[in-house]
Amino acid sequence: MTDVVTRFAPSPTGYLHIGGARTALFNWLYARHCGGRFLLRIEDTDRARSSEDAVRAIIDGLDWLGLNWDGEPIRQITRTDRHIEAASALLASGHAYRCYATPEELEEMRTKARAAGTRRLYDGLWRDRDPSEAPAGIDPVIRFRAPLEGATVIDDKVQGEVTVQNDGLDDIVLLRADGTPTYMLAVVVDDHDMGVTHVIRGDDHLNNAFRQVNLIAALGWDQPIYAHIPLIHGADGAKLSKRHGALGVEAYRDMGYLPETLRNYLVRLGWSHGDDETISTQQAIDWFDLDGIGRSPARLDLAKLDNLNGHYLNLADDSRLAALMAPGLAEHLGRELSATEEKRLMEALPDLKQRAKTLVELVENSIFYFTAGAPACDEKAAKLLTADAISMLGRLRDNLEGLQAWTAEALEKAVRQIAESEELKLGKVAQPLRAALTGRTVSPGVFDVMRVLGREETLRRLEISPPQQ
RNA sequence: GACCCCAUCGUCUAGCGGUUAGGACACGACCCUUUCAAGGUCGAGACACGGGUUCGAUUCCCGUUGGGGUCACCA
Repeated sequence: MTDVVTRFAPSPTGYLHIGGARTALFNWLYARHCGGRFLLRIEDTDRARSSEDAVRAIIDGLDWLGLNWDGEPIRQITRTDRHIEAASALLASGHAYRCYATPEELEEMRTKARAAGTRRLYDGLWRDRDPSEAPAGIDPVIRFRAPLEGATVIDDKVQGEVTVQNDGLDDIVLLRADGTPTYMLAVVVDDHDMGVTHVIRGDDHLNNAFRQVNLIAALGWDQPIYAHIPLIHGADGAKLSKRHGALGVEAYRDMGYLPETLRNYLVRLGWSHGDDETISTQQAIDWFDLDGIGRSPARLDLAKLDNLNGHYLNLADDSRLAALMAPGLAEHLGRELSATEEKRLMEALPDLKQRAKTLVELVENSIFYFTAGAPACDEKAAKLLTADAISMLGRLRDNLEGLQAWTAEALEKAVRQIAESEELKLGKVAQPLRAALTGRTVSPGVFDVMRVLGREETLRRLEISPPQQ
């Protein structure tokens, strides 16, 4: 398929949340899959609710996720004249009319309609009235003259054929009383002018699509292909809220997730390619299609996100991880890493990264490499350092001091010798050793820890004075 | 309330009339093992319910129930 144009059209009223990120991802993947274009449009026609901070947050979020758009982002607000022009054309062709109804009148219509069970909320008060009846001093809105009879059908790529009776479609407002365009008009005009061929968006817009389709027909334009994707739900199945993780993508970044993790996780949420689970971005581009999108809403599962992140952390390049860890390390240590420490980190990373689920965890697990001398023991580790253990470690230290080659193999041999001569199981030596070296009961293999720490630092950490009392 | 959408293990899902209903995460056990991970083996775990259609329904149709979305001069 050629000439595919998709778009992501967020309204800048907040950060780029996880649901929006997935919508953007699907649009991006489809465009890239088809060799088409992926456009970004900022829907800022509601000037009171829009903010530049939000625009920034959305763009940063997309950047971080690696979802690059083609061309410059379009600001909807800059296209107002064009929207008004379209509304005027509709007015001229008789597809739209001026409505002078007051808010009170509209409210009355609605309550009446709801009580009567009528589907149409606007009763057509000004639909066919003569303009001469227009009250003075009231600025009218421009309403679309929606079809009263028949049905509107959308052949949605995800939802299938969806039909709605036209008597349930209201005469939507195109231009507000102050002359500014509404979202309903703006999307239709902008999607057309931008040459959008595929509208992939949340299914909360499905109901809007029927109104838009009629508007498009009145304008004499071609309909885009629609794909309304189910919304993401929270772990309890309810609508996604902040509590559930409807956080900005930057929150996921701060929690230590990698962008490739999010891409993989999000594409698998509601889309599948057989039994494939770990899907690289390139594979996602190769495989993505609208047919693979499921029709039922999916719930967010952080445990699976953790698992995937562990996978991508393990795959990640060490120097990249080191750079990503730098701010966190600096925060923990209150200083930057020295050149030797950086080297040490690079040596430790292969051992470290296979046991972490997030970057945050990775940082926490690596701190002990950079403390001055032996790190403070946590409770469990302290228990291992009994008087017996400490004197044993002293003897081990003496042996280590004379060691020729400081390699993991040689170190293991030395430790095993001590265990043997003291008639201890290896664990009885290794665990106190780990406690002394790392301050914890959990760490990478002790021999690797010693290797990375180096002779000097290792011996320094083994100079333990027996506990007082 | 009206309209629209949805329904397979706890979760994400495969399935597109005939399968021992498959995989992944999480969970349990075991193996490996100096700890923790990783890895390996095994295990438990699902077609919401009721009618049809059909020789045969997880699969097609209808209804029920449950969940979700939308009903603005917001987007």
